[in-house]
Amino acid sequence: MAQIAERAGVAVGTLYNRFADRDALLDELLAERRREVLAELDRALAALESASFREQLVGFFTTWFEQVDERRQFFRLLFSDAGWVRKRAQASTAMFDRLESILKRGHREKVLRRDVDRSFVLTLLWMAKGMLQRELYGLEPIGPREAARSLVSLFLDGAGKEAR
Amino acid sequence: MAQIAERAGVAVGTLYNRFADRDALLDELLAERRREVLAELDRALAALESASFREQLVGFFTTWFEQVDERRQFFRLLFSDAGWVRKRAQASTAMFDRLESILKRGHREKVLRRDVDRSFVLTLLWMAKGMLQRELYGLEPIGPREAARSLVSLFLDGAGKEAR
Amino acid sequence: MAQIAERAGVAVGTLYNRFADRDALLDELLAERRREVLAELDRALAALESASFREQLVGFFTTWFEQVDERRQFFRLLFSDAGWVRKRAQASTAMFDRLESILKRGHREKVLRRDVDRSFVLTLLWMAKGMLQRELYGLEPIGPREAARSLVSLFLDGAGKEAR
Amino acid sequence: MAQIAERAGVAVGTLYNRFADRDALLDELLAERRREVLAELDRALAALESASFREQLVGFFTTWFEQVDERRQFFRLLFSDAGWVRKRAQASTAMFDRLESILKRGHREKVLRRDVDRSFVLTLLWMAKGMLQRELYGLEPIGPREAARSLVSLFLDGAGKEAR
DNA sequence: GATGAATGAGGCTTCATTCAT
DNA sequence: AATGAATGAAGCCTCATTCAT
Repeated sequence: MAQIAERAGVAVGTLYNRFADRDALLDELLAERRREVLAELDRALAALESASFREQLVGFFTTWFEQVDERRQFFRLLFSDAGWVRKRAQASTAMFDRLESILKRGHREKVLRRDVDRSFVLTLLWMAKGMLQRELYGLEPIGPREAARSLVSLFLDGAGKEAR
Repeated sequence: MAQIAERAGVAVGTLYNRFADRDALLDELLAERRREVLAELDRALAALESASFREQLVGFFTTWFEQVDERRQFFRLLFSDAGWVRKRAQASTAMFDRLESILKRGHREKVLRRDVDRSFVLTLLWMAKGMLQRELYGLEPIGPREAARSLVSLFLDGAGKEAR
Repeated sequence: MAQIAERAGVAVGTLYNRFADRDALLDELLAERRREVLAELDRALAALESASFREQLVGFFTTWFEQVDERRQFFRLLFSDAGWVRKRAQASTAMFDRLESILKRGHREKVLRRDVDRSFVLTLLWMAKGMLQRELYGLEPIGPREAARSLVSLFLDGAGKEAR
Repeated sequence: MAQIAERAGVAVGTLYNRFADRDALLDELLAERRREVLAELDRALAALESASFREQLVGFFTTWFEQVDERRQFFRLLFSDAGWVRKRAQASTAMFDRLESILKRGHREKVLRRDVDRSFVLTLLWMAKGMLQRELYGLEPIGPREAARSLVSLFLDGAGKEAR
C-alpha cells in the first residue's frame, strides 16, 4: 500500500478514504483497466459489423494485441493465476463471451467445423495468450496485425499440410 | 518455511543448512518436480519412437495431461507468472524443446505446412495450457487422452471447414 | 471524531474550531453532562431542605440512581478509571462535597458516630457505586428508591446484629 | 505490543510465539496476576480458619489491601470498567465468592442482620474498592490493617449512632 | 549437523489532526 | 465560519532468517 500510495503521489491514508482495503483497491484497479480494454474491443467489433467472419476474428485480436502492448503491466498481472488475481479477474469471461459470439457467426457462415464448440473458444483464447509470450521464448516480437493474422490462420486452417 | 519444514519433518534451521534462502529452496523444489515430469515425458517419447508424427504428438500431450492431473499444485504454481515463479520456472524451455523436435519430425514427414516454425511451437504449448483451464470457464473436465486428441486435431486440422 | 461530528451534524473540521483537540472536546462533553446531573441533585437537595438527615440521604441517592438510569453511557464512562477518564472526571469532587455537607448535618443532628469523618464520605460514595453493579454480579436490578433505602440502611445501621 | 516487548526485554515477534494475539497476551497477564493475588488471599483465609468472623473479615481485607499496595498497576487496570478489561477480569467473581463464604460464616455465628444477602457482598466489595481511592480525594493514606479495621467497623456497625 | 525460539523489518489498517477551498 | 479530503504516525501482526544450544 505504501508503494501504491507513493506512486500515486498521495498518502497511505488517502487510499483508505477511497477503498475499503487492499483488496477493494486492487479489485477496482483491475476492473477499471478491464473496462477500458473491453470498451476498445467492443468499439472494434462494432466497426467490423459487416466484415466477414475471418476478418472479424483478425480485427478482434489485432485490437486486443494492441491493447496488450499499451498495457503491459496490467496484462502481466491478469495472466497470472497467482492467488488473488484469480479471484478477481474472474477468468476473463468477458473475452470469452465476445469470442464465443464471433465463433457463432462463423457457424452461421458455415465456415467452421461442425464440432467446434465452447471448448474451442477456450483454446483460441489461450493460443492468443501464447502469442504474447514470444519474447519469453526468445522469439522476435511481431506487430499486432501480423500476430492476429498468424493466430487466426493457425486456428482456422491448422498447421497440417494441404491447408486451404 | 515453517510449513515446509514441518511437512518435510525437519526443523526450520535444517532447511537453511541445505538452501541459501527461501528462493533457493523453491528453485530446487520446482526443479525437482520439473525433472520428474520431463523424465516421464521422455519415457513416453522413447516409447513412441516408431510411431507416426500425429501419434507422437497425441502421446506426448496425453502424458503431459496425466502428469498435470497428478501434480495439480505444482502446475498451478508453474502456470502463474506471478513474480517469483517467472524468475524460476524459466519459461519451461524444456517442454518447448521437446515439442520443437517433434514438430521437426512432422516437417520431415512433410505433414506440416511450410511456414510452421518455432512460433507455432509456442502457440501449441499455450493451446495445451488452455486445455487445462476448462473448469475455470465452466466446461466439464475431460480425460488426458481425449484432451490430447482434441488438441492435436485442432492444431493440425484447424477449426475451419473442409478440414482434412 | 468522525462519529461525533456526524452525530452532531457538523463536519469534523468544525469540531476543531470549537475545541483544541479530542481531549478538550471530551472534557467539555463530560463536564456538561456532569453539570446536568449536579443541577438535578441540587434541585433534589433544595426540596429536602427541611427533611431529616436520613431522609436527605435517601432522597439524594434516589435522585442519583435515577440520573444514572437515564444516563447509563455517561456513567459507564465516568466510573472507569481507564486512563483518560481519570484525568478528566477529576474524581467527582462535586458528589463528594455534597455528600460531605449532608453528613455534616448528620453530625449536627447527632445521629452519626463521633469518628465519622471525610473518609466515610468516600466509602459511602463507593458503596453507592457498588449498588450500580448488581447486574454485573448476577443480582436482579432494583429501583432507585429501594436501592437508596438499602444503601442508607447499611451505611447508617451496619450489617452487624445489635451493633455495638 | 512494542512497549510490552521492550519492557519485557524481548522482540515483538517473541510475544507472538507465546500468545495468539494482543488479547490473549493481556488475558494471560491479568489471569496470572489474579492467580497470585487469590493464592495470597486463600493463604490468609486458611491461617484464619479458627478466628472469629470479624477477625476473618479484617484479616481478609488486610491481605487484600497489602496485595493492592504491592501491585498498584494491576489493580488500577482491574478497577477500570473500560471496555476490554471488563470482558477479561470477569467482575472479580473470585473475590465475590470468598467474601460471600465469609459472610455465610457470619450468619452461622448469628452476628449478621437477618436481611444481609448477596447484594451486601457486592456493597462490601465496593466499600473496599473505595478505601483504595483515598489519595484521589485528598485523604492521607493509611496502612492495610487500619484500612481493613475501619472498613469492617463501618460495614458491621454502621455510621449511625446507637443504631437500630 | 539439527533444533526452534528469538528477531525485527515490513505489511495492512486506523484515526486524530490539518488546511485548502 | 464550515467543510471534508488528505495526511502520516502509530498500532497490530506475519514470517523469512539467525544463532545459541
